[in-house]
Amino acid sequence: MLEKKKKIPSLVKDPKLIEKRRDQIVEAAVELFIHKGFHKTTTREIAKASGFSIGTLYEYIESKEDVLYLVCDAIHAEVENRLREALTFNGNGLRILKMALRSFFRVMDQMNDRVLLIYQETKSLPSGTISYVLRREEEIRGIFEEILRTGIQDGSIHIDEKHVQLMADNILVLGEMWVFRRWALRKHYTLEEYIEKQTALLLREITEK
Amino acid sequence: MLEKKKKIPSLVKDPKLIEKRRDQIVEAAVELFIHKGFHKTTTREIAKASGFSIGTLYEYIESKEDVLYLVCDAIHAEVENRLREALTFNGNGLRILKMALRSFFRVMDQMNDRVLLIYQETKSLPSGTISYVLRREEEIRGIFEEILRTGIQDGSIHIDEKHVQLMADNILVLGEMWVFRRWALRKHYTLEEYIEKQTALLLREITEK
Amino acid sequence: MLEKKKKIPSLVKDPKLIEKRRDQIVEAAVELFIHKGFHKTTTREIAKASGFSIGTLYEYIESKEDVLYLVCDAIHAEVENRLREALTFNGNGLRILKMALRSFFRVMDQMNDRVLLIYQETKSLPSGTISYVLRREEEIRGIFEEILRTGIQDGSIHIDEKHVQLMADNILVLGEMWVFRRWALRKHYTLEEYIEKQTALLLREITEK
Amino acid sequence: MLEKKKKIPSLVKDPKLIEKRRDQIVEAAVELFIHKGFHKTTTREIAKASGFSIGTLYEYIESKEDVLYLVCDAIHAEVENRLREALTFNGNGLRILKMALRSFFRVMDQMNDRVLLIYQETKSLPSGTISYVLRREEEIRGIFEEILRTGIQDGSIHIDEKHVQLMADNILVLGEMWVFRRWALRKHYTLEEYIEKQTALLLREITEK
DNA sequence: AATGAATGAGAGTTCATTCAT
DNA sequence: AATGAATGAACTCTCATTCAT
Repeated sequence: MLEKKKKIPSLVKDPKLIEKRRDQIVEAAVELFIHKGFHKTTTREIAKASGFSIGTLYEYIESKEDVLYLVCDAIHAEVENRLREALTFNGNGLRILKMALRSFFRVMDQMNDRVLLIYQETKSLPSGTISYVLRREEEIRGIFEEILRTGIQDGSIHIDEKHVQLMADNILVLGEMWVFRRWALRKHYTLEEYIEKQTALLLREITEK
Repeated sequence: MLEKKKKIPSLVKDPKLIEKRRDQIVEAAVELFIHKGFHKTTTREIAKASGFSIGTLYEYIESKEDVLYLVCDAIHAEVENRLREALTFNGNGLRILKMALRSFFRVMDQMNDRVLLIYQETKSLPSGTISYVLRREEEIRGIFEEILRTGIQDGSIHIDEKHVQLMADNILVLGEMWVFRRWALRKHYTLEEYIEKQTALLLREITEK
Repeated sequence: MLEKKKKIPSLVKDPKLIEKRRDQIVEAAVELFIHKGFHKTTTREIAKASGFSIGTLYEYIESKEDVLYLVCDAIHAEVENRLREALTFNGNGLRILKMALRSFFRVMDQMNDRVLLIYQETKSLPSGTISYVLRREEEIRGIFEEILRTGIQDGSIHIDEKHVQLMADNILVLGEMWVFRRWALRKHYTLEEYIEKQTALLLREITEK
Repeated sequence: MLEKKKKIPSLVKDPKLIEKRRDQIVEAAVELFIHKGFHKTTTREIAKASGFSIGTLYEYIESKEDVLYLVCDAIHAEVENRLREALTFNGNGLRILKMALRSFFRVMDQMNDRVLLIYQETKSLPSGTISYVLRREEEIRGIFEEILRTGIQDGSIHIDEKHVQLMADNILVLGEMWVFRRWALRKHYTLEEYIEKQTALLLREITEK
């Protein structure tokens, strides 16, 4: 089994400091990448927005691409964290799923720009790190698969085991849809209406007799 | 009402030649952009792959970004054309919709890389052309809205008029899902299985009593 | 003794046509060079403004620099022609000189931009043609030298022969001064005031007891 | 009141270093511009002649045109400095004027190529800096105006106040004449002869009864 | 650990000139 | 004699990365 994270070498020894500085880098780079894109953002800009010099930036990363990896990893982590925070495991699987869906769509809404960023710049990730980023996403899908299986076991959800993954994928995609197509969707729906409608669509699939 | 296309100025006068050369450019650039991404592809590579010199390339475009616009426009046009070709208007709305869904998913499958390209490089489009590209997509959604309305009128589809757009959006997104998440989906489904499953999901929504 | 003009080879045989086309070229190029400068004007622009294609342009010249030579030569010729046209050889040398000065300053005023052009782009002339252009200027100085000598002989002008050339040079320079420094001079003098003042200055030198 | 100089932004922070490097740039560029002209000199040549890389060059300027501005500004400054150094304020206005004229003509002679350069490349100056360069020239004219007024007040120079500016302009032009027409003038005069002759011409104007 | 001046390969773009038609 | 599409050398400028301090 592969590592969860790719280790990026640093010239600095103190791990605490590395983490602190990399947090600064990510925070600065996210904003820059969102507004200008990865390629149009310069390392100088990243350093400046991070609050230190270009030389210092390169004490904590090896290349500009490393910054993109740190950024993508951090965004995925945040999505996952926010989602997990919102989960309650009170009630049966169906009930949990409803809450999880609501939470997930809301997180997608709040993190719109960040999620979009990941999809647009994936190709620029340092070779070898793409798999790390994809694994993050499977992690999130795993959350929903788990919930679905909980529901199957407690009898609140009716779905064939072999369709669990597609179901979970559908959930992720409907969440991403709100991210990708918001310019079109927001003309006709508020977030809450969207949540309600898509939840109904998904539940019809899994609660039928 | 806005124009359908943006006119890109050319130093060459013969419109036939312009079209021919731009076709060459698009064909070459699509492959390059898919494999290397827009930013990592150089204008020299585009020229060489197109079969002429860098000077000639710039007789037909004004900037590298213009190539991206031509590429995105051509891909959308191809999606739309392939979809329209596959449409038969025999039978009622529901029947047409089924066939359209099958065709659409197949086109998405065949044009996987190209569709992915559009989503990843949209941000790099020359300012002002993004709206032209988005309009292309609405065109495709319009096809499905039309089919849905046909079905509503002939009684084969039951859906509230105000949800027609969301329905159409869902269709597009499920198509794009096959593009974006194929690496995960193909582990468990063939294209045909995916089509069947997702069609069933969508139809449950619109054919219910 | 050298030729008066440099022969520029042409692919076209008919001398009449060559002259006609080169007149078109010069007329177009003068305006372009004045407004944009020689280097910032493209051969395409020259061809277009001349009323024919870039290919045709190169039937009548061998290089862009040739156009500059044609332009400079034409401007000098025009200065000389206008000056000669205005000359009357009635009266004594002093009288003729006064009229010649007046005419010269007026020509400089009217041809301001063109004269400025020559001075600014001389360095870009094709190597070997600079001498042709300078000779043109000596021609004009020769006119004044001749007038001065006429005056010396008829006794209306008192000046040592060895200062005739400096005197003629001074005249040319005071004319060019109106060209080069008009932005400053025009704040305080009209052309006529300038002519009067500078003529007085020059005459004091040559009419003194 | 406008600033005396245009501030050119630099990526380097240390002002001392900026000044040092820009001095290197100017020194190198002056020679190149004199021999090849501004347009035929490449930025790489400037960098190389300055003793550093093209990247370093662009740490101290924003564009090639900036180099031209720095060059023109430096030349004007040098003219002014050399002239001021040579001025002694012993004696009456007339005496001072004579010395100033001698100094000015000598400076023009020594800086021949440089002064020529300014006149030939003015058109290529970055838009907005021309006024800065012109102001430099007025500064020099101001020196002569001041001397003339000193002479008027102490009674050694007789000239109407309203002709002070034209007089000063004439002085500048006679200086520039030695620059522009030296190829012709040097056939007949040494610098010292020229100074003597032109001084006599000017003084006749202002010392007459 | 932090700085920032220096580097130079490489990018997009221009344009004088050619030559087949 | 006229056309204009094609060429490619050469230009200005950028920016990720290094390294002496």
